[in-house]
Amino acid sequence: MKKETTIYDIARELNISPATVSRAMNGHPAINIKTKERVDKLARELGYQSNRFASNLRKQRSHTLGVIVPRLNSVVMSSILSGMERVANEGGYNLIISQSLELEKKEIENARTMFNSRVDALLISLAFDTDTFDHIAPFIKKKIPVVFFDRVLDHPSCTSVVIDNFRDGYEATRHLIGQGCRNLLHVTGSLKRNVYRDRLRGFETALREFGLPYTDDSLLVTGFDAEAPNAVMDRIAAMETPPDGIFFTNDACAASTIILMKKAGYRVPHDIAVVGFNDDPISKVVEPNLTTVHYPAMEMGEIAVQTIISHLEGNLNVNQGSAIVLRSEMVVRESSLRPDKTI
Amino acid sequence: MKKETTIYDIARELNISPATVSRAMNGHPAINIKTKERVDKLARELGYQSNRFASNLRKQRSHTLGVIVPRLNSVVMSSILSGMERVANEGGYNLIISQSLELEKKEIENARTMFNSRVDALLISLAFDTDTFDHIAPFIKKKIPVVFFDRVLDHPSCTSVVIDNFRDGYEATRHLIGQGCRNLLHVTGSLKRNVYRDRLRGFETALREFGLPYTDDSLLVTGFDAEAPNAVMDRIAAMETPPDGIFFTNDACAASTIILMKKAGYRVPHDIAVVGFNDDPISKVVEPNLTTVHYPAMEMGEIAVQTIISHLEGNLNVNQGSAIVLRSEMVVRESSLRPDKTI
DNA sequence: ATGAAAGCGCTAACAA
DNA sequence: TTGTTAGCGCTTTCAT
Repeated sequence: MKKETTIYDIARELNISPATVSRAMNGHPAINIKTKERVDKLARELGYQSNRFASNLRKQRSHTLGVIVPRLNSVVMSSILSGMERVANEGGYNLIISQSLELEKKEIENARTMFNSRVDALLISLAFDTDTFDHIAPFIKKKIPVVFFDRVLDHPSCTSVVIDNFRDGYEATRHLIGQGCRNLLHVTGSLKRNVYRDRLRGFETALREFGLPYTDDSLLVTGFDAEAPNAVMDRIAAMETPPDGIFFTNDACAASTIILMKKAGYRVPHDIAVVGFNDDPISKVVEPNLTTVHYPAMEMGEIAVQTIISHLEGNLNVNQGSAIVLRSEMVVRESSLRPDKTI
Repeated sequence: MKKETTIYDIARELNISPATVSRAMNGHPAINIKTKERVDKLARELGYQSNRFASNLRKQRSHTLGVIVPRLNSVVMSSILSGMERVANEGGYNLIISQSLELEKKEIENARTMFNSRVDALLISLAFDTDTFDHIAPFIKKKIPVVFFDRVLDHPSCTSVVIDNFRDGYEATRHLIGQGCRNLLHVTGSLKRNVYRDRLRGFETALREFGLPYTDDSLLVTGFDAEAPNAVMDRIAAMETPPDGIFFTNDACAASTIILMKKAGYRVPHDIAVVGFNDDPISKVVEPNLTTVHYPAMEMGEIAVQTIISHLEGNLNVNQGSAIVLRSEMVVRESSLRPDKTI
């Protein structure tokens, strides 16, 4: 492998100092335009390639953002990542992405790697079973900005980007109640996570408000894996009277379950009305089309990275500890509409 | 921000040389086990964190793999990435991921960034409209291994990981013909890309083999965007006689189009049989369930990274220029089954 | 088994 | 506007 071209080579060739070359390359204001042109030209000719390690080492910055997500391959997460990548790329930042696979253990490992990779900032959405904050603490201590998104943790020195999960849970439930449902089931994920906990709170609040019972039968916590729809069917079968409405916090699971319910002879929405969450493309394909809550995923990724970059560049510093709440909205489709049963 | 702990701090404290500390940290064979223990212990106490930039600068390696994909948020791509991340992470490599958004221009930019970031290897799946190889050439020239996956380019010094697109296209078409279809439509993506070109070749080959006509009406090239299903409907309407079978190379598009076809009064599969591609979860939700080709996405990501890592570590060097062909398989569901029409 | 010393390529403070 | 100089923190000969 032949030697790389460095700024020294360029400097020598041009009879100027490496410092000048460096300045020329980086658009330093106090540089002769003539000099800059000569440098740029020669650099191009020599196929010069800036060495980031040297630059990072010197500047103590990596221009890299670390992202930890539960899984890469979910509709919401991959859209969030897509938004993040776009904005990061535009801002001249690289993205190092890793997934926890919903395991706290892996999340901790990943956080350590990010820390050692000296990311300029950390963006993280928590795994199902994460309990501790210890893996985040080192970042805080070292003043590396941390932004939580989607599955967040309330911490005074971290910004978070979320939707109003409580409100959405409440609205979804009220919508079902408005359609005449009186025996509701809520199918959701780990209650350790705000997204599920808050939606459940919304669910409960709506039930209470309308004087409907909230019993052991009303809640089913799942991992949203391939088995989840079967678990829902089992629950339905086990209930004293089958539910007349189900609020899922995941469209894919809702859609698969609708298929099973129909096979089992339940009419949707007539016997069982269904509301999902996320506005996954699948919601427009399942029959009946799924009522759901639109999740502004791409936007969430964009905002999260924008925030962190502004912070890093010292502009518009969103106060530490504040939350950015994105607009989410119910999309009513056929799976929940029971005009005949509405009071 | 207080100063970082370096190997010098540890060396001073222990009255040994930085070189020894470095060796201890990196499991150098010729190091006293006692010394190593003392170093490790102090390092832990001091919260020592190795500086990758310095190490990379010195070693001229980044332990980072660059990945360029058309889009992050597609079912197939996000699964491929998920597989890649898992294996990379296990192997101690970071992943820098960027998306071309199907634009050659952005792909070129991204490649340059990867190059400057000094990734140890490049993994890439090409954008719809990429024509040139120029952005890849620098990697080859500098002997940075390049692996193409999914949307590949035939190049003597790059490995590629693919499925047998020709065969799958052929099988899918033959399946439709076997179901009595005689007037087929093929809906696909940019023919600049092997995946679509090869599937089309399979389509044509099957038609020819059974003496069926391949006309201008037989092919519709789309961008698989939100408008694609409408374009398909327009084409159906414009055809002299509507097709009795459609082979889509994308499940999401196939599913959405099925919805529209049903609305327009076509019975699927009776009037129009449909085959998709990818085995997207949506294929099990649309009614009738979609016949498709299972795409081993996660596996593809895993293999691609495994290959590159083995190469980097000098083991099992898959010959340059060779192709790894993964097993893909048709999954027959209801959208294509017309027992009454089978000959 | 350990140490001394040089240098990876870049940037920034200071000087001119 | 440019140059001088001194590291950033690590690894790796070459000695010992």
